[in-house]
Amino acid sequence: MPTPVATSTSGHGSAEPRIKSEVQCCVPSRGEEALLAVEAETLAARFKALADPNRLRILSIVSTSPEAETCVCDLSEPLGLGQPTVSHHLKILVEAGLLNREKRGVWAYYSLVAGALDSLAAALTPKA
Amino acid sequence: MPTPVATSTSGHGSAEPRIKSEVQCCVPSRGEEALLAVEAETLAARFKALADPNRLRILSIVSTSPEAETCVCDLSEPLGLGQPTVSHHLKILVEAGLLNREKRGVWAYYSLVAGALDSLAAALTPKA
DNA sequence: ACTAGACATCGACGGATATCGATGTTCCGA
DNA sequence: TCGGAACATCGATATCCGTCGATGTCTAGT
Repeated sequence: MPTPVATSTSGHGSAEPRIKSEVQCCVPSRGEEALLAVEAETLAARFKALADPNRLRILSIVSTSPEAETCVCDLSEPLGLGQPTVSHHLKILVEAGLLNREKRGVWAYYSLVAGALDSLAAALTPKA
Repeated sequence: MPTPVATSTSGHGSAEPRIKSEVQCCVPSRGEEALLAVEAETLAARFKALADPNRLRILSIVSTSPEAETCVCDLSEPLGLGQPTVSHHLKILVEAGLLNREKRGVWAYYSLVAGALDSLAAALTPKA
């Protein structure tokens, strides 16, 4: 049940703004039909994980890697970032529910969470 | 031509990590096939516009309003934000190419840019 | 046991950002 | 012509975020 940015229902009147002060200028927009504050908070948290170029490149590299999984050492060099920074970004992506983390021996392998990006994309297309 | 997070092509060998130091541990991932740094930068800039709960609610309110357009005064109250803050968020959304701004008289009407959110959603679903 | 390597965590620092109050600008009505 | 309303912009501030070096933890060989 993906939550679109725009919920569908709407019912109104008064398209043109009023002038007087005791009446709202345009459409009052009771606000209950639209995105709740809590929903917006969680959605924004997930988009925040995507709001960094290096994290987008991490997702890209992980998804294009042959086994669809990547370890930290593969990311540090192409991104031009230090290992602690890469680990930091990976942690954010895991906590956002976008990446899986699997420790095998000394290496940590990261892979895309199936359907996670699609769920976010669905939240952007209310007409879905 | 939406740019998916993950570009499709890939060709590799050596799925298992090597041990020696002069060889990369896992998959070298030349990095040219994946998301370029510049592409990632512009994509991240647009996601950054979505990475705020109040901006998501603005998009929701605008899209659910009867004429699919809203003026600032309609947003200030339901969001619980001051007018300068709302104007600030609207400016960010306009600069991200997500909202149109049309000044009619004293009021400024904002509406969704057609296809903008869909283009962003498409960037998240490489299989499209 | 000891060493070495891969990764996570910590502390710090500089830059970005969300928010506000105050002020400027533009348009409309009286 | 003047006052007011809607909105943008400015300046300030508190917080958040990305990055790094240093350090801790765990595993695999030797």
